[in-house]
Amino acid sequence: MKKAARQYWLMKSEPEAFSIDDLERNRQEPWDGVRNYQARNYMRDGMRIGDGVLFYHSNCAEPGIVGLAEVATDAYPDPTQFDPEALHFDPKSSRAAPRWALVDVKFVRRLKRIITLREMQADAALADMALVRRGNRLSVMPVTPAQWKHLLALE
DNA sequence: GCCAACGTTGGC
DNA sequence: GCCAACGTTGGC
Repeated sequence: MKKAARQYWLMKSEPEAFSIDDLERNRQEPWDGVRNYQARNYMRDGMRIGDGVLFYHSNCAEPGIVGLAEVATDAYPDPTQFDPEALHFDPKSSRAAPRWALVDVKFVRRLKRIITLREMQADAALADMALVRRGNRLSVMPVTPAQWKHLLALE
């Protein structure tokens, strides 16, 4: 059976909540708390083990891509949706019909420098990325092989 | 099915 | 901290 081509993604996290330092320390973590259907669909339906992930720091002093990670598991229900104590508890979800899915992500490496949102916005080769479109709030998005290559060449 | 109100995201 | 942009909710 032919192996599916590796795909690429960008995933946002607020470093105050979960940073590249946290992932480096813990090596692998469930990407929990996503409560947006489009982002969920990318994780649940699009991601495959081994896919490349750009780890992006949002809502901070210097927003940008700070490291590389990899999809480490298939999608499974986000346990925090069932926990009434959890920040992202969803009373409308149930174990019989879970609404939110996630994958585990594992640390690959830090970038040598932050590739900032500012420079990505100014880069014509990245104009099609959802990330740089105004008002974009999607926290999990696909990255084309060309964009991936271009971004890593900036490092 | 429309759409106003609301809560959240996230750059600045 | 501000606020524009967006997604979701719920009344009708």
